[in-house]
Amino acid sequence: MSSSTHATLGVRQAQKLKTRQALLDAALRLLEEQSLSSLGLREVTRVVGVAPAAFYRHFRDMAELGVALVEESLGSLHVMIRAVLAEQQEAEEVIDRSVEAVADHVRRHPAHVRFIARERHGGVRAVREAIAAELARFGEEVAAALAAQEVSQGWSAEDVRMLAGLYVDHLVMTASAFLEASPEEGQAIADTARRQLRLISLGRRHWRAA
Amino acid sequence: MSSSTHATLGVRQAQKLKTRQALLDAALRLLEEQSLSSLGLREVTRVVGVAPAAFYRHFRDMAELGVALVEESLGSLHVMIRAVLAEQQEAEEVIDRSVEAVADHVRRHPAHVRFIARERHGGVRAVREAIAAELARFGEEVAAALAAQEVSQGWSAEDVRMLAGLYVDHLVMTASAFLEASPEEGQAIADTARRQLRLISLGRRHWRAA
DNA sequence: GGATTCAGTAAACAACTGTTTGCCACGGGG
DNA sequence: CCCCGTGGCAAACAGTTGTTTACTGAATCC
Repeated sequence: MSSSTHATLGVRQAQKLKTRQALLDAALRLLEEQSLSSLGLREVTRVVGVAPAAFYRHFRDMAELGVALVEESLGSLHVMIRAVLAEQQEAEEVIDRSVEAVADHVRRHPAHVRFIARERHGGVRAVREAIAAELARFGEEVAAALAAQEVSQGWSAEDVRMLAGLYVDHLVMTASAFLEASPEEGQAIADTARRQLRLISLGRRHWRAA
Repeated sequence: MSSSTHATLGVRQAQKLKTRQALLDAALRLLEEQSLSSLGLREVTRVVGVAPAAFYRHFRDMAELGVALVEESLGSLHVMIRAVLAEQQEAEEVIDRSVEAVADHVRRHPAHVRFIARERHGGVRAVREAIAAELARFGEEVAAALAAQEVSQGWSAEDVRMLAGLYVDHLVMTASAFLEASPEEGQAIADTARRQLRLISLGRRHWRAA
C-alpha cells in the first residue's frame, strides 16, 4: 500500500516527502480556479490539514512551490514527447500519433496542463522563467529529432530551431485548446490541429525548394 | 488640454469617465507585475487617489474591470490587424509588414499586450471568455481576408478557418515573445517569426496540390 | 539508551482585504 | 433659482493574510 520510497529513505524523510507532495497536490488543485499569484499559503495548508507554519519546512514561499510544480508538470510532458519523437514513421502517421498523444495527455493530467498554460505568462517571474527554460529544452530536443530526419538535409541549424519552435508553440496552443473544450469540441480541435500540422509539414517539404 | 469628451458630454459625465479611465489605467499598470486574480480593489483605488468605495460607482468587481480592459486592449490590436489585412501585396511583403506591425504594436502598448497574454489563460473566467470571444472574431476577420485571396481558390471554409487560426495563434505567440525580450533579442524573434510565416505560406501554396 | 535533530504545532502579530453605511457637495434639469 | 440625482468620501465591519515565536514529540545517530 505504501510507496517504494519507504524502503530506501527512512520513515523520517518519507513522511516529509509525503506532506511536501500533499502540499503540491493541494496547490495544483486550488490552481484550477485561480492563478498562482493569488494563491495563499494558508489556503494550501488548510486543505492539506496542516499548520500554516509547517509550509516553511518545505518552501520559502509560494513562488518556490510554483517552480517545483513546473518541474512536476513538464516532467510528465517530457516523457510523452520523447515517446512520440522516438518513432520513425511516415509523416502522416506521426501527426496522428502526436495529436492523439497530446489529447491523451490533457485528458490524463488536466491540472498540470492548465497550470503550465496559465503560469507561462503569469504574474510570478520565477515560475515564468522556469517554464520558459523547460520549454526551451523541449525545443532543443525536438530540433535534434528533426535534424536527424532526411527531410532536413540542407537545412541550417537556425532554420531547424525555428521549425522546432513552431511545433512546440503549436503543441502548447493545442493542449490548452483541448483544456477548455467539451469532448465533442475536442474532436473538432484534434481535427484542426491535424490539418495545421499537415500544412506545416507541407511547408517543410518545400522549404528552399521553391 | 482637456479631451474632446467635455464638449459633448457635460462636466458631470466627463468627470465620471475620467476617473473610470484612471481606474483602468492604474489597474493596467499594476497588472504588469501580477495577475488579475490577485489584484485588489483597494490597491487600484489607492493608486488613483480615490476612496475604495468609489470603485463600485464604476465596476461591480475586479472581474468586470478586467472585461473592460479586454475591450480596450484588443481594440487597438484590431485596428492594427485591419490595416495589415487591407493591403493587397506580395506574400513576402505582407509577412514583413505584419511582423513589423506586431513589433511596433508591442513597443507601443506593452501593458495591453502583456495583459492579454497573461489573462488569456488566467484565473478569471469572465475575462478568459471575453478574450476568447474577441480572438475568435479576429479569426473570422482574418479568415474572410484569406478567403478573398486567389491562393485560397478551391479551399473549404473549414480549411480557411484553420489557417486563420494558425495565423492568429502565431500572432499572439510572437507578440508575447517580443514582450519578454531585450531589443537585440527582439531582432532575432522578428527573424524567426518571419521565417515561420514564410514556411506556413509555403505550405499554404502547396495545400491539396501535392 | 541517552542525546540530538527536526517536522509539525499553537498562538499571537500587525497589516491588509472587500463591502456596507450614512453623508456631503455640486452639476444639471425643471 | 431651487431641488433632485449622483460621484466621491470617511469610517467602521468582520475576515483574512504572511510571518515569527517558543514548544513538543518522535525518528535517528552514536
